[in-house]
Parts: sequence; structure tokens; C-alpha cells
Amino acid sequence: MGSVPPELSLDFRPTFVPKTISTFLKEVSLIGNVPDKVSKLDAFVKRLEEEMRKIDAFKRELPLCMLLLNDAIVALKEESVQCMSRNVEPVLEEFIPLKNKKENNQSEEDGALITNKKEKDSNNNNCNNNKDKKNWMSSVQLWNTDDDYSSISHKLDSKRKDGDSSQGCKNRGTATAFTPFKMNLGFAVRKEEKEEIPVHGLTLLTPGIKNLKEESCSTGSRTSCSRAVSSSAPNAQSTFRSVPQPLSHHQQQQQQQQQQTARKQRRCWSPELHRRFVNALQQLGGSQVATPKQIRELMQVDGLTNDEVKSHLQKYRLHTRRLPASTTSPANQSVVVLGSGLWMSQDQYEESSKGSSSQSGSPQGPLQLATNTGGTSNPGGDSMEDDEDAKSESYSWKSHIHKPGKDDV
DNA sequence: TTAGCAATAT
DNA sequence: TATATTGCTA
Repeated sequence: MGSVPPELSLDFRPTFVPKTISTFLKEVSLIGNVPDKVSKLDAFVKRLEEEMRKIDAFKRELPLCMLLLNDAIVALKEESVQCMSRNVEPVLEEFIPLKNKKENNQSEEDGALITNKKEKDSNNNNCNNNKDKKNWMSSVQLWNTDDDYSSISHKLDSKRKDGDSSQGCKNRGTATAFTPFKMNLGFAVRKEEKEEIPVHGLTLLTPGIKNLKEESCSTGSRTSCSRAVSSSAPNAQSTFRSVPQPLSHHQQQQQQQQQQTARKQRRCWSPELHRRFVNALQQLGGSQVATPKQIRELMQVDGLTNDEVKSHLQKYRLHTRRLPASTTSPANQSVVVLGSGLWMSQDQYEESSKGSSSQSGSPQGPLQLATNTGGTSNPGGDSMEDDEDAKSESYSWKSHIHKPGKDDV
């Protein structure tokens, strides 16, 4: 019953504690017979190698285990070789020089203490193994960065010498086990994702979000692209530049000018364009309920952007806004649509038509009175297409718009 | 992503 | 001053 060796049993009671390398070597050093010593070393090495094969599948998750195992294997193999070659004991004594002291002082010590003692035991000639072991312990923390890793890897490789290359942990050379750490560094990755786009000699950092906005340029106009770039600049800087880069006053001015030059061209709302705009509004039930996107889709104008429609709609609403007293519902907006697609609020129209002759350039009469009452619009009722004014598209539509306070005062 | 508003530029 | 653009916020 109790004949089963603890290592072979499934007994995980505290009585079975895996030996440390130093403990094992300590035991081995007590063996006087060299062949026995070597065989025991080899057996341990085999077990270590077997262990290594087991965790090989998890080498990414257990890089340090691989490292430790590999170092142990290498050390034990070296020990075995030296035992065989010399056929004498001192090697082991040198490998675990603390043996005697340990026996005198403590029964057990942890690896760090071992390392310290080994360092002090520098009068031994074979200090290679000691250093090796020391590095084995100290290398534990060196996976953090690529630089560190490569340096330690190089260090280990150079120390390991050629004979051990076949035993070396294959992971370590490729650093695959450590790549995930780098990949998961969100900030670092984001930093790399940033693109530096020169805009008139100015480098703008554009985050991906803004790039998405630029993609809308395919459906929008070229001008919207320029807006995307210019608008992204301040955001990009504020978002990603953790370290402020002080600019001189002159540089700031330059930057300002360059941003201004990147400003999109003004969209000229031609009468035809505006007519389509109004038509779309009518179909959508009025300016208060129509949304820029809907309007743009209805207008079916290539290159027209939502921003432009939105802006125009804003202006339109401003002009057609009725006095609060007479406002019943937003949809009940009375809009005077002039012949060439011009518009003004009904208030404005009434005021301007009732007396002011100052509007000498006023269009040829009220060509269309479109009253939007909720959804009861007449999409096809834009007879303005047939108006006289429709042929006068050269008119500056601005001149037809009622200017409150100018004509009526 | 979009709409709306306000500030700013032209 | 009128209009368009841009920035910001919900």
C-alpha cells in the first residue's frame, strides 16, 4: 500500500513536494557511484523533458515554465556530462556549493538565497554553471518588453553555448510566447494605427474614427472630405497627443492658415438646387419634420452632403420661422415658394408684397404658394417648373429673399 | 450616425 | 449682411 513511490502516486498530500533542482542535486551529490549519479541525472532530465513536452501546448500561456524547465534540463545535462567526463565529484560540489553551508545553516533555502550564496562562492573555477543558474533565476522578469526580451534571449543564447542549442526552448527564439503581450497593449497598437497625413506641409494625426468620416466622402462631395480632414485635426491632437507639443506663435498662425485653406468650398445653392430642396421638404411634410438626410436623398443631387443640406435647412427654418403667437405646430408652416425655387416665409411674403416696392427685383409675382399643412403636401404640385421664373435661373435668388427690417421698416 | 444649434468664416 | 462651414452636443 505504501510501497508506491510518492512521485508515481496520485497522492497530493503535502508529503509529496516536487524537489527543487538544488535539492535534487544535493541528493545526487551524496551518491558516491558516478554511474548511478549520471543515471539519476539522466532520469531526471528525461522527466523534465517529458514535462516540457506536456506543457508545450501551453507554451504561450506558460512561457516561464518553459524557460525554467529548459534551464533545468540544460543545467542537469551539463552536470551529467561533466560527471561522465571527469568521473569525479567536485562538479556537483561546485554546482551546489551551498551544500555544505546549507547543511550547516539551514535545511532549506529558496532559489534567491541560493543564488546569493553562489555568487559569493566565487573562488570556484567552474563558475559558468553558477552564473547560468543565476541568470536562470534573474531572467524571470525579463519578458516585459521586446528589447528586454531580446537582450536576455541573446544573453542566454550566448551563455548557453552551442551544445545546448538543440535543447533550447524553441519558443524563446521566436518570441511568439510574448507577442500577445504586445498585441494587447491597446495604447501601443493605437499609436501605430495613427496615420500621419500631411496637409499642406502640416502633419495631422487622424484617428480611425475620423477616417470613417472621410469614407463618407465617397457619397459626399470633395469638399466634405476637406472638412473631415480639417475637423479631425484638433480632435486628433487632443485625443492622442498626451504630450503637448508646444508650438510657437508663428507656427500656430501657420497652422491656422493651413486649416483655413483646407476649408471646404462654399456650396452654391443654385435656384434649381433650392427648388429640389423645397420639393423634398414638401414631400417630407415640411421643414420642421424633414431631416437633412431625408431631404438629401429626395433631392438626388450628386455630391450634396448632409452637412450642406443641414445647413441649408437651418437657414430655411430660420427664414420660415413664424412668430410664436401664430405658430400652432411645426408642420403648419406656410412657405412662399417663388418661381425659381426661391422661398420665403409666408409672413415675409405677405409683408413684402403688401407695400414694399423697394423689392424692385422681386420675382414675377407670387408664383407658387405652397402651404405645408402637415403631411398634406402635393409632391407633384410644384408647378413652378412651368413658371416663368423657372426659366430665369440666372437670377440671384438672394435678391428675391425678403429682407426683414430693410424693406418693411 | 445623425440632427440641431451656435459660432465662425467667407 | 447673407450665407455657408464648422464645432459641439444630445
